[in-house]
Parts: sequence; C-alpha cells; structure tokens
Amino acid sequence: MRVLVVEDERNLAAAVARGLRAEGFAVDVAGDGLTGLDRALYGEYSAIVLDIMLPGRSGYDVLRDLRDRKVWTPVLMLTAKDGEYDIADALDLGADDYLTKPFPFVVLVARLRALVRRGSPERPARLTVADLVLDPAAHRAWRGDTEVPLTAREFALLEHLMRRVGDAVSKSDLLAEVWDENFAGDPNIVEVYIGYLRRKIDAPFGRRSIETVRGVGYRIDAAGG
Amino acid sequence: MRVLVVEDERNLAAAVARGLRAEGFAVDVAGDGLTGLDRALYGEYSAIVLDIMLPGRSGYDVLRDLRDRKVWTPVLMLTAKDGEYDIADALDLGADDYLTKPFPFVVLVARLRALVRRGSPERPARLTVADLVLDPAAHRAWRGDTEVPLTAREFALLEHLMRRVGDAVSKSDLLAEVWDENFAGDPNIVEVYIGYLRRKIDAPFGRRSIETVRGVGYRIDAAGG
DNA sequence: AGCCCCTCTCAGCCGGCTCTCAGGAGCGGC
DNA sequence: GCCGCTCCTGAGAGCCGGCTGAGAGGGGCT
Repeated sequence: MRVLVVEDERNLAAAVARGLRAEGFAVDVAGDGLTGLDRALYGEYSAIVLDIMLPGRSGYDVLRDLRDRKVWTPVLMLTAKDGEYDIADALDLGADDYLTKPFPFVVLVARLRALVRRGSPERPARLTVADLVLDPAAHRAWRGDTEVPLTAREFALLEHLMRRVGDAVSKSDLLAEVWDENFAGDPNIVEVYIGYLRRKIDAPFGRRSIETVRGVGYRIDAAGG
Repeated sequence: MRVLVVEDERNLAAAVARGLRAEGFAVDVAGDGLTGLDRALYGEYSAIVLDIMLPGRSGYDVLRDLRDRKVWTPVLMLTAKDGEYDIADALDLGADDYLTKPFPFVVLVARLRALVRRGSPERPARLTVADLVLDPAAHRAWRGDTEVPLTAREFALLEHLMRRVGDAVSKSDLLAEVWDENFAGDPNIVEVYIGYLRRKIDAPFGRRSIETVRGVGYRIDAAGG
C-alpha cells in the first residue's frame, strides 16, 4: 500500500508520514507541487494526499494535470479552514475526498483506507494464493482456516509478494516499495522480515511458500508451496 | 528487463549501466548513434535511454529512424541543460519521457520503471525454444515438464543464448553481456558455464541444444537439439 | 513510569555459487 | 600421423549472499 503525501509544511508532512508508516503504508513525501506531480505521474500509488496550498504549483493545478493525463489514482485533498480555496472546485476536478486542517490522524487513516478500497474496485478485495489469504482492507491474514497475526511491516511485505505471484521480486524492489524509495539502512532487513514471515506462515504449517531466488530476490509460487 | 543505453560520455554511460544492473536490469551500452540505432533495431529492449548529443548521428535522428521503422520501444531522452536542442521536438518525434542532466539516479530508475510498465502492459512472454522454456520474470526454467534449477549466472547465460536463437553468439559477446563489459578474468569461464548448462538442461534428457561453433562461439538451434 | 511489541542493526555462520587452474580430449591442418 | 589450437571438465579455493539469534531503540498502551 503505497501513498504519496504532497505537503509543504514540513512538520505536518513528517508527522503524517510517520503515522502512516506505522499503519503499514509505504510513504513518499513531496514538498511542493512540481515534485508532487512528478512523483504522482511516475510512481505507482494506491492513493495521494494532496495539500491545496502549495508553493510553486497549487494542489488544484497538480490535480488537474494528473486527471488531464489520465492518471486516476485516488486523491484526498487537504484544505485549511480559511476557505480561500473552494473544496467544491477540487471535487469537480476529480478529487475523491477531502479533509479540513486540523484533522484527527485516525480520520485520515480511515479515509485513506476507504479510498484505497474504493479506488480499485476491479481488484479483488482479497488476495489469495493457494490457501494463503490476505485481506488488505481489514489487514488480516489467514493460512487455511487459521488466522495469522502479522505486524504492519510483515503484512506489507507479504502483500507485495502476493500481488506479484510467480514473479521473482528483487530485494531492491521490495526495499523501495515496502520500505521507502530512499531507504538508507541495511538491506539485510528484507532477509530478516522474510525470516519472520516464514516463521509465521510457513514453519508452523510445514509449508514453504516463500522461495529464495538466490542473487535475485524472493518469489511466492502460484502453487503455494 | 532489458535496457539499451545510448550515451557517448563513457563515464556517465558506465555509471548508469552499473547502477541499472544493480537494480536488476540487463543493460547494453552503445557509444554512438549508429551502433545505438543498430542495437535498438535488432535487439529486444524494454526501454531505451537515449542521449540527444551524440557523435555521428544525433539522438534525434536515431529516434526518428526508429519510429519510421515502426519500432515503438519506449524511449527516455537525455538532454544537457543548455537547451541547444529542444525537448519538445523530441517528444513530437515520439520520445516517451526526458531527463535533464545532471539527474539523480533514483529518478532515472523510477522513470524507466514507469516507462516499462506503461509500454508493455502485458507480461513479457516466456522464451521458448523447442521444449526449453524460460520465464525471465519468475526466473525459472523448464525442459519439457520438469523444472530445472539454475543459478543466477547459468540463467543469465541461457537467457542470452535463447534471445538469439539460431545465432552463433561469440564468447566475447557473452562475456560482455552476461558477465561484465570490462570482464578481466579468464574467458574460459564461458566454457565452464556452458558445461554446467549442458549438464543441467541437456545431458539428463539426452539432448544437445547448445552447439559449439568452433572458433566462433555457441548457438542454440531453433530445432532445439 | 513501566511494559510490551515492533522495527531495525549487527555479527557470525553456513552453503553453495563463482571462478581459477591444469590436464585431457577433440578437431583441423599439414 | 603428428602438431597446435580450441574446447571440455574435474578439483578446489575463496567469497558472497542469505539466514538467524541477540539485542538496542522507540512508540504506544496501561
């Protein structure tokens, strides 16, 4: 679940990013309209949080550009209370939801989840590979009939692998999309989390669904191991 | 994921090639417009990174030639800042995206990924020669119905030969593209790995798909041996 | 404040992949 | 038949990639 936050107030942006990450989203931040537009065009996001008041190019303009270019990623607009900008215009332009600052963080999360769920109706609500089932909206996972509790990070990693069933997904890909585009830490973290996942969804069930493709990355097989 | 980089500044070309390889792309480099055009015409690329300022034949010309000949591989143009060349012209000619030098490497990667995603929505087909099957995305190989486990190097070598079915591929070509452009070690390594491959995909099945072309290199025949 | 859990770092271990080397086999030329 | 060159192959060393346990840091909840 990848989210782009376009917000120039650094403190707010950082707080939102931190919070969303804790909720299991992968978050990119853009500090102005231009970079925001750029990222939105070339990244693959489940949703975009877009401030209206932005230096350079307003949230309006960014949104219009996006829709003009046939990018239909769900957009949640952020507005200040003063009402200089009209939220109705934004909705006309193709925004999917909005929030007035200041807002409780949990509301943001709830709306985002709703957006993501709505925004891709053609996508099945649940991911299934063999007897592995993932419900991204509910954030729950099952192996057969037994539910398996996963942490946010574990869940994001498993979701990512399951969305690309059959493909060998490179470690750098995983780092970029489950962690952060500019993740600077030890790439070993991926191995660590693969290990956690295996101990939760494989070992107790005598399975082996996550295969290591040495020198390349990891793969979940359609057969399900 | 195969990418062609057409760039005359050797340092930049090498740096880009190295970086992209680390990101999991297979990279070919051409140092001038003519060889660039040649490769683009006869190679099978997911995307092309094309500098505009090139000796011999400019990136413009290369792009025009390509499009004239109905080659629609996504092209990302590189321009220097001075603006002697107009990027609008390039886009008119059928470029898909552009970057102004100098650029952050991550941006290049992101744009390339976006290009590849847009440009080839259907999953890249499997490579098939007789009953030999290779799935580059999944990184798996089969002889008939039985899967054959290959190491990263073996896989790259076989993929390379299969992409040039029927051609005799020279040892130096293989060294440059499967190993490294500036590979310094013993060229005998190719023979060694051909041996490994034969023992995995041929010997157990009583086949002989990799033929030695003495004094030239190796060839996989369309008939499949 | 105290506790717990999640996340991430670090270091050590292990297996096997990659590569080197050298001797032998095969092929072609004379 | 002999010689030279190319290719093949077995053995083995080194190294790298991946796995794991231990533990620190931090945030949230009680």
